[in-house]
Amino acid sequence: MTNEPNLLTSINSALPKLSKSEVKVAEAILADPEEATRSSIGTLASKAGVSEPSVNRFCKRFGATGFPDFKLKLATALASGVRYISRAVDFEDDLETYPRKLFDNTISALMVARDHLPHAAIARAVDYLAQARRIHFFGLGTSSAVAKDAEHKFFRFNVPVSTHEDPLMQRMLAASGSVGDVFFFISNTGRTKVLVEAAELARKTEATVVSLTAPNSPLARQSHCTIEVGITENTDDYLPMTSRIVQLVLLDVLATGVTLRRGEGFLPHLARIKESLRDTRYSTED
Amino acid sequence: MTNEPNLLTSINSALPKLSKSEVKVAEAILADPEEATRSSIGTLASKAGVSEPSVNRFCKRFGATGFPDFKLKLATALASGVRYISRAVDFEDDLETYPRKLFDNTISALMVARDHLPHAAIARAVDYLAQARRIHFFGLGTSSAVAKDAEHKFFRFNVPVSTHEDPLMQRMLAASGSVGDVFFFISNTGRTKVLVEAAELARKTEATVVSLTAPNSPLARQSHCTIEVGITENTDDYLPMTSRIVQLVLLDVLATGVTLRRGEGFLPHLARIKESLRDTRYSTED
DNA sequence: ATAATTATGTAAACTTCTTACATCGTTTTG
DNA sequence: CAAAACGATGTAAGAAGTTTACATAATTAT
Repeated sequence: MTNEPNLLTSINSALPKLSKSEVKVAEAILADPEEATRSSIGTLASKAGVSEPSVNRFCKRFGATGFPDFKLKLATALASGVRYISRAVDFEDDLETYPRKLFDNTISALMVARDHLPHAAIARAVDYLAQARRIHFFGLGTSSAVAKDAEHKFFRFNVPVSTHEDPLMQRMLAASGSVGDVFFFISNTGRTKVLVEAAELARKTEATVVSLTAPNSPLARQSHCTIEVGITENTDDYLPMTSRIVQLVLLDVLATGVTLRRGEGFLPHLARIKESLRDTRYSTED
Repeated sequence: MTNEPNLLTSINSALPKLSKSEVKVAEAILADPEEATRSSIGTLASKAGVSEPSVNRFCKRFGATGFPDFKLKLATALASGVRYISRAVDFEDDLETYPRKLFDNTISALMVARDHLPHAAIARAVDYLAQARRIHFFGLGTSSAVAKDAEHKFFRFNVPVSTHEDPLMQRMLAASGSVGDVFFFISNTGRTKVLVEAAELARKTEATVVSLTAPNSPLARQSHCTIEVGITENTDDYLPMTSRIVQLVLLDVLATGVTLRRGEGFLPHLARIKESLRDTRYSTED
């Protein structure tokens, strides 16, 4: 079920499971995938410092019938978009390079997420959200920006929505939850104590606890329903986080799910909201 | 030579100029290009009813070094044809479909942005930000969530950062700008009056005005430097916006640019910030 | 420590591709 | 109108690249 979006990412993520010489082959390919598509098996073998059959076995391991077929798949993967696979930004990178790497990293994180969508959890979360009488989005740090974004999406549904980054507010609101309240927790790690504690408090009430967080985390364990976002994070301290982007798109998915649930009759309402902003803007013809 | 967008179209349009057996080869390829990429030269030759060297000559005629190279180019052309498609969600979509569409739309928006990066503007913005004595991120509506995210990124650089969504605060701060202040405006449309007015006020001071917004918008015209984000927005009222995701990634790019500017000596500082969060979390071994 | 298993390399067989050259058909020209 | 010249196409041999079978080395388990 590991249906990776793209050969490169699947090579990259298989890296730990490979044998010594297979790792060498993988690295030789990842170092310059374009060149790999142009090389013969012999050239690539010597570049990787292994024998030709090792390269061949490597190819078969990744679902190709042989080396030529592998090159074809590789070329296809390259053509369809993402060059660098979670290639960390380096201090040598110039202006042409690092922005591209950041975009590519984000794109590939989204592709991975897209191919591992937790449909069941999404369906349940949409159920809860569509029926909620009130929704609270709680997040801390970077996730508080995600929570704020969510607030901007969900208030459109005519449901009272609040966002709080103050842990005390979070606790008090959580403790006073009741039927129809949905507490929606957003956390990268799912291990932030104050947030998990708030979830525990909410859990003791009649309210519903939904979370967007890492699988098997303490936060996930406190939730009625968890949308899991694997932590693909680059650990580099100076690299921005791609997982929050995935979270945002998942929230788009939930918001869209609620919209679809409401049916077409709901569109005029959304149109009115949009319309309400018109006078705040300069007209387009200037 | 006419530089056709794609190998297939260029084969197709060269058809009249080709010799008898080359036409046969062309037709065999066009009949099923995917299969052609998987065939050997012998298979293709017999399918076309010509000899192997004829196929080989055909390939060379189209700029390949030989048959394998031609197959590679063909595969690339096929793969790159199907990218950048964006499909609107509709009310018939089921749980399997609409999440995928949302992800795909976001991914293709990022790909488009990646292929049109405004390098010069990025370089200038990084200059300004790296030298700032103070940074203010201003956004309204959905963009206020983007601004908040930016705040979370940039405070790490040891520069005072503020975010405000209150237009009055924005005006007052803007009016009191001075040398070293960077006012960073975020807006999808670039036409929100109160925001543009704040930019005008800032512009009258010694401060620097940077914006992340639509090209040629009133906001862009008030800025010393604009990072342009084309509005690829789907106009559907119920479709979430992909452009804010592009904005977020562009802010990652700027933050990374500043980090790179600071040099490796800055990493320990970032590590300390990360470290500071450790005690707020449950440890990983549970 | 030894056997079993797995990983890797060697060499030969095999497939695929390319090149050189021969043949055929067409066009050009005396 | 024939003969030469040219271009197109195919044949066959050779070169390059790929795969397979097997042997050896390394690793793991007993």
